[in-house]
Amino acid sequence: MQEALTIGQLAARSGVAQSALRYYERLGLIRADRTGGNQRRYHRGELRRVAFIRIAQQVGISLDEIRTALDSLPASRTPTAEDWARLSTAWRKRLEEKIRLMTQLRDDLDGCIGCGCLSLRRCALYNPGDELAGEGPGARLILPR
Amino acid sequence: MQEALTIGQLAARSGVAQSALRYYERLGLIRADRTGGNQRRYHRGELRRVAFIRIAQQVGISLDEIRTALDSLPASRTPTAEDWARLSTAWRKRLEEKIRLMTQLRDDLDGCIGCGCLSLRRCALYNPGDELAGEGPGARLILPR
DNA sequence: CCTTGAGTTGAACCTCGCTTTAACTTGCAG
DNA sequence: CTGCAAGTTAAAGCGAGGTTCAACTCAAGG
Repeated sequence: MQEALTIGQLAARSGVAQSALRYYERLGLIRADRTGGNQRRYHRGELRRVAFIRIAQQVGISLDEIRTALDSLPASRTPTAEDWARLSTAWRKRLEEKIRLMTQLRDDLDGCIGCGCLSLRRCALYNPGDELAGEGPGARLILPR
Repeated sequence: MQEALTIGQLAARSGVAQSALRYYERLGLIRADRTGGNQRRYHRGELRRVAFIRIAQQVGISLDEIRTALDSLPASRTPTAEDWARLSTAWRKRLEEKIRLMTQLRDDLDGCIGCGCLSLRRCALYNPGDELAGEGPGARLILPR
């Protein structure tokens, strides 16, 4: 079992395009050694980083935030299972929150499908928890901008 | 109660920036009448359209798809509650599917947090359902590109 | 009338997450 | 040594979803 992977190999094994891997490197998400002829050679551990990146993206985390998270890994030693678990646990919370919001949207939607309102001021999608009751007539969307 | 809304009023009531409302109009998502002086005047019904757009965006639907959906509303009459309910029901399914995928990701993640693997070939996140068993050594990510 | 805030336009610009292109260079098998 | 796949770079391009800007015009109150 060879130690270093070429970019083609890493791309094949991670399922991420070579161009994307180079892009990740520019952003400081992954790193590579260079051969005498300036070609990239990846440590097998980079495979794990790439995995982390793709899963985090699915959770809806930006590459910039992912970089910050990866930067918090110890630079001096190979990250342990605990190191990875710490990060994973952090975005598990994000995922849970996203699921909660989507579920709530679905439930509110159910209420609205019945009445077809979508703009009536009593609608949950418009006025969750009647938070705007004191803010003048008419409701406002309380969705993220 | 006045009939027509200015762009400023629609922006305030919908929570959507004026620039975004003009953008939506360019894309054919909403429409406006014009005064003699060429200013936009919105029917109150547009408020409902804007609501639909923002909620659909939260469900992860592109503006282009939203336009197609809105185009399917009857042009000859004001859309009824049933018209809106028909559209809403369609993306409720999308929402459910998204929730299902996120939930599965979370569950797979739980399994992985325990082992910290993120790159071991038996990991569910890498090799769901062992689908790659016959495709040579090592696992590949089966995440959307 | 005059001022002022609100509205108008097209074009340019922005961020994100990449991909594509052009013009080379390396690595390696034969 | 040749030939060719695989690698290199910087820069440009893309698509989505807007925002910002300059240079006006409109509407309404005093």
